[in-house]
Amino acid sequence: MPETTRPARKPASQYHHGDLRRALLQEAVRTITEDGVDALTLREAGRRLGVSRTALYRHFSDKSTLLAAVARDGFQRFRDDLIRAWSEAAGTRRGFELMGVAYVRFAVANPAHYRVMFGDYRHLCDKDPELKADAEAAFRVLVEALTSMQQAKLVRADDPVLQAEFVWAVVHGLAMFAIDGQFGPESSTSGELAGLIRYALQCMRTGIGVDTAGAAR
Amino acid sequence: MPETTRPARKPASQYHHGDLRRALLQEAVRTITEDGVDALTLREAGRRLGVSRTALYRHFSDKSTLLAAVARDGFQRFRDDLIRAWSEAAGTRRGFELMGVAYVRFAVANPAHYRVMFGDYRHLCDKDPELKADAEAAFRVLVEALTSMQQAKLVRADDPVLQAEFVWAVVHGLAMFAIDGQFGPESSTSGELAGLIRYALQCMRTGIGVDTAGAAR
DNA sequence: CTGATATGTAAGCGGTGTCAACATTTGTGG
DNA sequence: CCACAAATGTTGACACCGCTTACATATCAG
Repeated sequence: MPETTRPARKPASQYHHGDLRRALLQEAVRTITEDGVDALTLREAGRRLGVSRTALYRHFSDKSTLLAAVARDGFQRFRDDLIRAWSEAAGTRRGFELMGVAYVRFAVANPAHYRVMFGDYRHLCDKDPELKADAEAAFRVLVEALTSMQQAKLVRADDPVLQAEFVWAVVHGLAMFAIDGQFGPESSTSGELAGLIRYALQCMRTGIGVDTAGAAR
Repeated sequence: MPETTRPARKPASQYHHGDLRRALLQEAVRTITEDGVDALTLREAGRRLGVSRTALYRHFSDKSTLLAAVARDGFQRFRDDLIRAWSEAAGTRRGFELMGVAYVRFAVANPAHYRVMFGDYRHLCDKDPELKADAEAAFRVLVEALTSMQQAKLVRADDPVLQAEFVWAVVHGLAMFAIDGQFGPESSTSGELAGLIRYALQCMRTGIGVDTAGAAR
């Protein structure tokens, strides 16, 4: 049954790999996830795929172009995760908070991948213009969630993009804390992290000022 | 007259550089600031300082150790900037907002340096344990400012560390936006950035929820 | 069937981080 | 004052890397 009408059976003359581009991207993601971005080497990647060290230049013009593809892959998965969490309870405050948690969870589960995505975004965008589109698609999930929250009168009716940028800043900062437990005595324990997330989500809603009435909660 | 009694005139037998460690760190900061972290090369650094390519191993055990030193340098300047801004109007909301602006301004003025500081913090900490102390010292400026704001009843009396982590997340996220104008139509124009900062500072104070009364200002 | 094109290979260039062995200078105890 | 150890700088070499150029092979269209 592997023999369809298509003449392309892989194992035979493996001069042509079949779908090297996909395999290469996948291998890069794997390496980065397991050993960090510094461990990613074009030669080694080719080696692991049993292909010559320059084969990859037929699919990616450059090492950073490959990294840009990795970033695109990341933004796509990222977007999926956000959508999944939001649609668990779309339009509600709970759905919104689930999305925030999903955001941080993605960063914690794929720290190196997350760093590639946000590490030198600008430079990578030059290498693959479609990266910008993927990144904005992920961001748009947040904007649309906020728009729907505004309609439900759950958040202020400000410019949704501006509002989304603020929210993004908060969860991105949380993600950074989570990734490398920066500052704070011991914010690495997942319990403390959950507490920080809860507190931050509350602050996001009610602010930290005292003159805004309502002691929150 | 270049011949003093002291046998150590620099231009002469420049076998010993005098203060190579400092010069090396300075050169590294310069290169990173001007051409980014990828442009930093041990060999080239030595070349520019007129010293041989392995001399630096007498002062830094490793390239990442040098980078850790760069990060420490960054956190020290960073802390100075924050303190300067805060003390412009210490204890007031204006001082607090000045500090927020100073935070973003630092990141914009030294994007590559900022990225080294927060890029792979955890890994760099392993290379130089004192880095952690420098980073926490910078963070403490924020904590103390918030404590003083709490005493002045300008912000809620929550756990200052938790509160500081939230605030840090916001400004760090803004800094990221500023550095690589991520998402958003055209948030690169400094006018838009200033608007975003203003909006985010307001949100930080009053939140984005509608049930917190006071439509804020 | 036959070219044209896509894909993979081989060899090599210049560059890099790091180590080991050697050279020079500086500082210190006798 | 001097020998000698420690600190500092140099030279050479190794393995590895990204990338280019020239060449080989497979796939596909006419």
